[in-house]
Amino acid sequence: MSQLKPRRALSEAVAVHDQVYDALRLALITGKIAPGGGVSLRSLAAELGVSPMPVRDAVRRLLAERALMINPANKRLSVPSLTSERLAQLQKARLWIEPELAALAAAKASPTLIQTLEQIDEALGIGVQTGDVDQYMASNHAFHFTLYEAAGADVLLSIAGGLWLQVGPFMRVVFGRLGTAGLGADWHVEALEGLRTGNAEKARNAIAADILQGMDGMREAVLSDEAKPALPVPKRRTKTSAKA
Amino acid sequence: MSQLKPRRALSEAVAVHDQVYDALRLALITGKIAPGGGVSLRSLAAELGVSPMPVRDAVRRLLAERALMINPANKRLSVPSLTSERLAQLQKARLWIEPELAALAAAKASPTLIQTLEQIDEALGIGVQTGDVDQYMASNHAFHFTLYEAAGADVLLSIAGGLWLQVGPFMRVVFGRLGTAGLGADWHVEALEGLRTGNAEKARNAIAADILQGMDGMREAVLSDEAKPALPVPKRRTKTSAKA
DNA sequence: TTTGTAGCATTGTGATCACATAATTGAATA
DNA sequence: TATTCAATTATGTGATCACAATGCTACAAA
Repeated sequence: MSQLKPRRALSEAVAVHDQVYDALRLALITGKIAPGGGVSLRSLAAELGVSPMPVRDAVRRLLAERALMINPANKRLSVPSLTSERLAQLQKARLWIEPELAALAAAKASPTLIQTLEQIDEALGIGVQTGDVDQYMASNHAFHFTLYEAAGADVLLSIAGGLWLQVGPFMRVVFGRLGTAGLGADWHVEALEGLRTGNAEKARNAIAADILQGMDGMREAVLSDEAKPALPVPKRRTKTSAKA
Repeated sequence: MSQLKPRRALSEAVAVHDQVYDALRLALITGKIAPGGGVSLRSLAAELGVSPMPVRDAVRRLLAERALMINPANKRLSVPSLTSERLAQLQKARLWIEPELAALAAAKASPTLIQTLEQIDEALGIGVQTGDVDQYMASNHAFHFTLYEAAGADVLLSIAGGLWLQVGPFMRVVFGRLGTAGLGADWHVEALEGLRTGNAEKARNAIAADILQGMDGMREAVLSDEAKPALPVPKRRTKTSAKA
């Protein structure tokens, strides 16, 4: 009845640096860590309540994924800024790889997958109606990546994951201005229709339209940001900034 | 006349973990570290004559780039195996992003760039004629990436870099079988022609053909490898393996 | 008030150690 | 000869310290 030891959990133990990675990833895409701002290993470690070591591991990974960058002169860490140039490149990459993944997934979509996606999209709709940005973003991510995972193409999937990580901060800019209002047409239902009928091209086009729609919103937000660049500059901390 | 101090060199100091990264990257694409085989932080550190710490940093980066993988049960490091499935995904990704970069570069190609590429391609030809695989691979890499860098699209460029890192081990398989013989048509001159005439589409198609040609060779090599899978299994080291 | 400078805090990097766990070895047993 | 089991080795992870370099603060001189 009673297991001698929780032996099973040992192999399933989640490494701290992975938890830190997830936390930083979330902080980046939700804008908790501001684009253009600086971070440091020790400050992050203190904030997360861990030692600098696992933070260092997580940061290395984010560096490789271009979710963080390093000043070559300073050697100090910072969050990449949001420029329309970067956004254009990300859009171009997303517009190729994600519709491709959607088409691959549509070709092998199971009823279970479709049902799961329907549930996710329903939760997404609730998030939109209630104005819950976090729920919307989480559901949106879940919808896209449970779909993409079904493609069974891990090499492509990891590229898509890297792109979303870089796009994340842009998303926050949009919702900071618009909330969940004005999201436009719901291309997810169109994609689902493609899955149900085994129409890979329909799924591909729906996802492409979905991406394009989202990126358009981001572009507007970024452009209006670039117009008036000199409003932040608030940080002039007094010396004691840590506690509380 | 005499500079007071070599002050300039201080900021230019290359971090050890970057050197380790380059060394491992080279070892991976030249096949010095065999695909499917295992590695470890301490053994790599000993072999490179550094402490395990910078190796750890470099490995984190390679892990994120999928040039290395980690056994989730074991938590041990290994080099991803060469499967035709993986190769197909890499081909698909390369066939989109690299012609795109070539087209972008062609649109803004300078005479200096073209001249540099011509020199690189000349060195490449010498490598082919003399059967110098290393020179060929180095020149080939240089040709593609000096071209891609000219596109001025760093987000896309880093994706291409990651793809090459994953494709590298496949390349070695090809040359292990064929040498530099039977490389087929030289699409580089076709691409150069596109640059000279400002014909972006010509450059795009030439690079696409170049990639396709190379990947075809790899596919054949991998398929013949997968046919007879049970020949390695040599490692059964005696206990003293370190001391040269 | 402005400028220069010395002192201090913070940063990334690298080294070394401790720990839990997995693989390997080697001997004892059937 | 084949098998089982205990002991040793090897491995990834995390913590802590040292160090060189940079940024910041505050004080002093004009």
